Amino acid sequence: MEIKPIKSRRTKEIILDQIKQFMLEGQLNSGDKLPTEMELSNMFQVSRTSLREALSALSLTGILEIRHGEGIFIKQSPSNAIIEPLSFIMLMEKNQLQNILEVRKALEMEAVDLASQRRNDEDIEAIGKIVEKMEKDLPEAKNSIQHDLAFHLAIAKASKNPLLDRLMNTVQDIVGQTLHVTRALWMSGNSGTTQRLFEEHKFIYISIVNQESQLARSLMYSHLVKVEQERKKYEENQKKLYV
Amino acid sequence: MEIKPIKSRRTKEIILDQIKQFMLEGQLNSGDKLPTEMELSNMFQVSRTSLREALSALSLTGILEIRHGEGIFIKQSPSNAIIEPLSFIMLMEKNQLQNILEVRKALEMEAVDLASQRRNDEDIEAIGKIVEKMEKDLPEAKNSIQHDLAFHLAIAKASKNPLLDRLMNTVQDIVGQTLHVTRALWMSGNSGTTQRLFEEHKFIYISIVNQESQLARSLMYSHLVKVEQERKKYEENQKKLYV
DNA sequence: AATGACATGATGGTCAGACCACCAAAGTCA
DNA sequence: TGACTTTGGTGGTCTGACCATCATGTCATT
Repeated sequence: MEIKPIKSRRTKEIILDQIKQFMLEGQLNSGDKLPTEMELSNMFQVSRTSLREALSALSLTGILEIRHGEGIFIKQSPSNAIIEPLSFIMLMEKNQLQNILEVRKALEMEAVDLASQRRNDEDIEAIGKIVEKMEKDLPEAKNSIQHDLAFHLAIAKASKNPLLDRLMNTVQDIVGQTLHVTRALWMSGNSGTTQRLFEEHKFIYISIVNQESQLARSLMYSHLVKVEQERKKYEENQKKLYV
Repeated sequence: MEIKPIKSRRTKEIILDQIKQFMLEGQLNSGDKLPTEMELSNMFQVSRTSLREALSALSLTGILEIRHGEGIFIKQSPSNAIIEPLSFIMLMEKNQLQNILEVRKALEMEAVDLASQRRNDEDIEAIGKIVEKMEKDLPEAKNSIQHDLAFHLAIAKASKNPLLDRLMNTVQDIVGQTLHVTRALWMSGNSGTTQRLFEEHKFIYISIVNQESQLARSLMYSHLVKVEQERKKYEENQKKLYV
């Protein structure tokens, strides 16, 4: 006599799998519209409530985008998919900033390496413009954060690796959320540092243009290590001030 | 007259934020039990339906664990939270193998660097044992895949960066799923390659023991590049055979 | 007293139906 | 023609009911 595995899995999970399957088999592409909630609940033979819980989860994780009054769509760029969970991890586990920065370093180095090899004229122009803006805004030390962010994301894009690009975007978002105020104060209040940062960026840019990937890699390495040290120094000062 | 920002945000998002806040302010730790759905819906002044959608999403992403008949708990290790979304991204976008391998390279290099700096006796012993097994099984070229996997994951663990560890596990899982058969055939059918791979692993191990992080980094780099080239060569041969 | 079967209460899981809110597109009017 | 209104489709929220599962207490049997 065969012992059947007692049915256990939650309806929700089954729905999730079905939707996944549906997305995979149906050859659905990014941006495509899914059937309405009513239709889906009929297809899967579950109530709209249960279905919505599954959709809700997929929406939170960034797989789907649900637009009120319009419909359900497959998100074009599911890059944000891991942001929410990741940021939650951050909240739950303190002192993770260091860990995230290390991951960022790993990704940045690979990205700048690839970018040096694969950059096209468009990339060079984009990164070059950012560097120009950095130089222009240098005296007033304004927009430095935006420029810095744009610089690194442009490199990520030039790597021509969408997955790497997305991961970097995610990590940058999280780091940005965490460090927003801190970095603003630190960078704007320290023109010497800003000057040095600009030069480092410029050298990285040049090495990308010259396709010197190994040089770019090591420049990025020392850049990030320095940034990291500055941050630590700043934080220690803050602690002395407020604790 | 002041123009009030018309209430817009979805109830679900508000609930998410409130729960976050609740978790932060309440100093809730992993494994703690949350109030019941009824209580929560009263606290947030929303219906149980809406609340459940939020909880449901948090459950899928791995932040919470909901146990039927028991209650709602904060998951011990929310690091798994990013696996599900990540694997979804992989599924959605085909031909990502090259991209995944590049990301893996990025993570591996940082991991081996950190591992060299932070490894303790326990790590050394663990990695050493794996290398021994590799050497022992070398003649028959058996278990090479398992050993290889174990080697890299042990390094990830020795990096003492849980996030990095988690990401590498995820990436390895995905790569493993994709390459499983291919790699088995390729590695077992080529003892010369297996021999060389073992030596590379051994050198990496030694540099970790000696805490030569920069050396470890570059050894890992050339190791992965070679593996990558072998893979490409193998795949091209396969194509010739079957296409 | 120890053990196992059972009843109970708490809690999450599912459902149906109603109504609200939002959006886009068709229709309407100046 | 162009701006406004209406309308249909769709997701968002709510209520109340009932089902499923688990932990615990209760009690008969041994």
